[in-house]
Amino acid sequence: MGKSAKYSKDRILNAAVRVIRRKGVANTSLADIAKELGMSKGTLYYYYASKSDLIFDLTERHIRYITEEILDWVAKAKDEASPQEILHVVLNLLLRGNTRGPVHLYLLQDAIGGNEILRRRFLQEYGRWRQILREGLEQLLGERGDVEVRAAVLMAVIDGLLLEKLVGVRPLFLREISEFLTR
Amino acid sequence: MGKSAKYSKDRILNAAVRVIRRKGVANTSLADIAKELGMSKGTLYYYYASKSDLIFDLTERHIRYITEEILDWVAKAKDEASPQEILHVVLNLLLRGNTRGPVHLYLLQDAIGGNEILRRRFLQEYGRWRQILREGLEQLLGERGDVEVRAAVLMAVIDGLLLEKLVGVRPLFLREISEFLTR
Amino acid sequence: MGKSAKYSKDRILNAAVRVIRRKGVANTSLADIAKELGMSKGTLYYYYASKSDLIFDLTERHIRYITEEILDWVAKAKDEASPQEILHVVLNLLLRGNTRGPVHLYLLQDAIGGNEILRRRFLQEYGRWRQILREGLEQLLGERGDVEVRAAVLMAVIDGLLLEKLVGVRPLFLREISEFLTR
Amino acid sequence: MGKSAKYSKDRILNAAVRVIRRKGVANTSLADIAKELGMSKGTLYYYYASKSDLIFDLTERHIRYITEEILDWVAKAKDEASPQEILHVVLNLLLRGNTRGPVHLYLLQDAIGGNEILRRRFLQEYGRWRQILREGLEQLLGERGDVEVRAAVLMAVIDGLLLEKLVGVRPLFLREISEFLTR
DNA sequence: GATGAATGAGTTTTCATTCAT
DNA sequence: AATGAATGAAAACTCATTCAT
Repeated sequence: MGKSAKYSKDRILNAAVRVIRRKGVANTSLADIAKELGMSKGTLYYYYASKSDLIFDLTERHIRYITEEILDWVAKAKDEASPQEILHVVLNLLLRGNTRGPVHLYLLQDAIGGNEILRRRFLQEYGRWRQILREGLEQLLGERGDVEVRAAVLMAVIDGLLLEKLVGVRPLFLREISEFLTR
Repeated sequence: MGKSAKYSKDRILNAAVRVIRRKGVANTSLADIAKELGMSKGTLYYYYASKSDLIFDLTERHIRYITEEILDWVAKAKDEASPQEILHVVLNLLLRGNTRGPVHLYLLQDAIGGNEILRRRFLQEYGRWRQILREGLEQLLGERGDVEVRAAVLMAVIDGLLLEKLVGVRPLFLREISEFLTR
Repeated sequence: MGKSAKYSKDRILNAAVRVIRRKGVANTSLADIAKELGMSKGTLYYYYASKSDLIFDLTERHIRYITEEILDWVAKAKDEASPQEILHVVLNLLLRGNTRGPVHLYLLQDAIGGNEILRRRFLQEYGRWRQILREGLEQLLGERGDVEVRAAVLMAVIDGLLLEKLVGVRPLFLREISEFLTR
Repeated sequence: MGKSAKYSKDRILNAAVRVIRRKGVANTSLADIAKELGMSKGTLYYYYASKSDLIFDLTERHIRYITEEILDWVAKAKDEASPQEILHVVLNLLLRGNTRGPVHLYLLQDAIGGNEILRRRFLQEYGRWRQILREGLEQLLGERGDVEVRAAVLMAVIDGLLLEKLVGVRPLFLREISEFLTR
């Protein structure tokens, strides 16, 4: 049957994620990714016409994951435990996990540092995320006037903690932070 | 007497900041900085033995500024208006101002993406900043049990909003966020 | 029975001509031709062992066409109208028509720019063409001492106008040029 | 004092001409030129930001030469010998000389095969050349009605002979062609 | 016959760094 | 102090060609 293109592209993106997690987008060359795959650079170009294309595809996949994760959380928000508990689980997931977080930031870096297409894509998505978070918080905390503000704070806190985590700052007080944000 | 080395280095760092603000650290070459200065690359190397050295020096200066800014704020926290008002002024300063914020993030990016020396430097500094913020909040809000958590949240929020601002997300609710964090 | 190899090769050459007319030989890749055909590169290689082979075959076919065209003209030269009129028709055909001319030049370019086999082929053919043109002019103008020179001039003018046309120079005075060459 | 940039650029262009004469523009890589110079590729880029830039500069210089050559001829046309003789000298110069002719054609090839900027440049210049040739012929042959046509024919003949010469066709009858065109 | 996948050698380009003057 | 010139290593990218199925 032969490996489908989709399968190969997935393999490539997975390898890319592995390398990028180590070195960041800017310092990752296609040669790096090819080596990680045990594949020639030429083959990479068979699947992706350019590095930007690869990064863009990676971003799309990443955004899809993140959105799903948030939606999952919102779904859970309906029927589970206490608000604090739920938020704590989420933060834990985002910040302790090894895969998503770093990649999220590295892609963001690329977007900020000149990749205009990526930037627009993230900008659009950030709008959606804020909206979803707002709805989640509403279910969690009931309709309060400050739900919108809390959503903005929550989003900023997540991004900030992610950033600080990559710097190496130990994200202390995850539980307490959850409590603070939901009280 | 000639211009002192310190003066020249300052000129270089200022030019570097200007370029980096536009393009980010990763996309800024020494040639860019030299051109911004109207100086030759050779001369740059007379003052800085390598690009890393330059970036490191820039970071040191930047860290000094940031620390001063936070200390200033803490100083003000003693005798001025309401806590919310004070925090609002700070956030405004950090997020609306054009200079510090972006550079802060770009340096952070570099630190995260492989520049180990820088990363350690930031890690160390983030510890100090958190401590200072904690003290500032204490003066502002009185001794409460959750001051340490609030400091962590405040720091994360600042970093997060900075990041989102660079993506282009409009930092809504700055006033409301200040209120939320100080109530 | 399946499509005969000859048919397939013809389809390929036609597609090649279409692409080459747009981009020139040097800038035409096998991938371009394959895409124009809606065929895979692999299949191209089933019919042609190499790009040179394809180009060579294309050249042979092209030379055959050109020779036929010239012979046609010579045949007409016997029984038709005035010499000027006849020449004018020919020039018009060669220069206004879209297909042959550009391809002729592009193949010539390739021959000149390193494709030794092609160069020799063209060299040989140019000799024949000059001979045929000489005979045609003889029939048209009667036996004069300068028929050989006129043939050389005619050939050069055609090549020159073709070249200039591709540059975009509008081939003014086609009628007047015909008159000048036949008077 | 150091070698001036102008001197180095001239050295580079001369080397480029040497290589291009052998292989044509399309088949000449910057590595080829660098090797011909005994210089690193990096240095080439110190003087020319891209291959196109180099080729463009080469074209400008080439156009300047050609224009001067034509002007020279026109100047001579005033006071010298017979028209045939003068034209013969010119054709000889253009076609026997080793440098200009081939380069002219190769640059033209590049212009035709996709380099739009070059094409426009040549288009503009061909207009000027035709005009100058027209004036030269006027001085040579007196004011006749067909001077404009002769200029067009002369230009096409030169381009055509050049092309055919590169193919290897021996440019026979240069003297006779001169006579034919001036009678 | 036909194809998708893979490759490797070569091309253009970038850039931190060195160095003679 | 200052500079222009030079370099080499590595990056992104292209493309003719091969081959298993």
